[in-house]
Amino acid sequence: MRYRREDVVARALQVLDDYGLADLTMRRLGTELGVRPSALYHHFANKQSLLAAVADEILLRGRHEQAGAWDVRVTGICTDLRDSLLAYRDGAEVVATVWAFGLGATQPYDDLVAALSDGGLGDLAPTAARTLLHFIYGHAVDEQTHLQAAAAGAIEDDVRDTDDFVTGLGLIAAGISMAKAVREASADR
Amino acid sequence: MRYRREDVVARALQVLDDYGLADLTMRRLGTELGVRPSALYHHFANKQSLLAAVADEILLRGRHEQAGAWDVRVTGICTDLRDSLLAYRDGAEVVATVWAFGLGATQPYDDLVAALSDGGLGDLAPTAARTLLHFIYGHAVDEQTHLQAAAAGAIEDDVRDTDDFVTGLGLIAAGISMAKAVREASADR
DNA sequence: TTGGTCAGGTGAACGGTGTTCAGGTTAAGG
DNA sequence: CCTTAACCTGAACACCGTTCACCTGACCAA
Repeated sequence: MRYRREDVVARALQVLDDYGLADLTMRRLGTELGVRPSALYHHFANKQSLLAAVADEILLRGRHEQAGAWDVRVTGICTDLRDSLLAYRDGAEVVATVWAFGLGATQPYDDLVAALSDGGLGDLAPTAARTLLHFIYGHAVDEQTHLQAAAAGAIEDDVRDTDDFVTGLGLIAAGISMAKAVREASADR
Repeated sequence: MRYRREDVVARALQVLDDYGLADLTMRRLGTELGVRPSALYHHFANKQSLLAAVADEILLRGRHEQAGAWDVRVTGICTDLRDSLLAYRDGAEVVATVWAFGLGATQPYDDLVAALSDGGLGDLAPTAARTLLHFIYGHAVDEQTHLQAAAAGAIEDDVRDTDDFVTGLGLIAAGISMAKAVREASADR
């Protein structure tokens, strides 16, 4: 049984979802595939590259095409991204880390910048996009962390988290709308 | 030479600043103190507890009392926090991790909730506080990561980062002000 | 002065990690 | 059929956090 790159990624994603990021080790993944750990280094230069591929796969699987007005598209991208992160165990931490290290997971950023630029945000678009991403990643990591802690015997407070996300996202969206208004007012001068 | 808990924390903070989080290992810290690694477990139950103490120390050293109107105080707490995180190498990642795992670093959150509550945000205060924290931590981690990558031969783009932070913070602050206005308008009904 | 207490430290080990590398094996194409 | 290249093995390297039985030296009460 010989594997290709994509087979390894798929299996890694399964191990991640079943056992969590801490247990997604090269040895464990190797065992799962019936292969020595060193074999994995024929497909990936190192573990970080593997994780980058896993992150991209997570984003690819949960991606929907967005249409409509720019602000609707922005909201759609954000909630879509959140759903993708929460679809797999520790998905948020994997994607956030890969994005922070600049090894991949650039799709959400590119999509957001495009939508915001269409909305007339101009050179404010990149900053607004990063602000949204920081919130989404931080919130999702928080939620998954506490969800995992709750699985170890603590109290569950899962229901209000999705409201909390919508509220926080609305806060930033309002700020973006206001910045856009200010921008256009000063352009009319 | 026998050490107390605070001595170990101070030395750990120095090792962190000099060599980075990846090199802040129990063995390294022990060597730095002229002590076997196992001795550290007389002061801390595990490494996470050590890091929690380090995070709290980082926040304590950079903390200023805030006064004035609620929105000025909120901005002050945020920029203060950012400065604290950037004052030590990998400081942002340490504090963000400790906070995410619920092991400490609660001071900024408590301060923000207090200021926002004084501002009349009501039950929106906790959500607003977390939204601000997600942005600040994410932005600071990003900045420190790229700063460390730049130290390894890449391009420097340091100057615009502080403007980027102020702009992003302004975005969220505007959203909070708008939410407050909406809240008060619906209360006048 | 003596004797006991105990915080702090030692030394060695355990089971785990990512990674490297020289060499073996197997599937596919001319 | 035979070559080539992709895939994999086996063993090792240098680390990591953590545990545990035991030792040591400063302090304080008797």
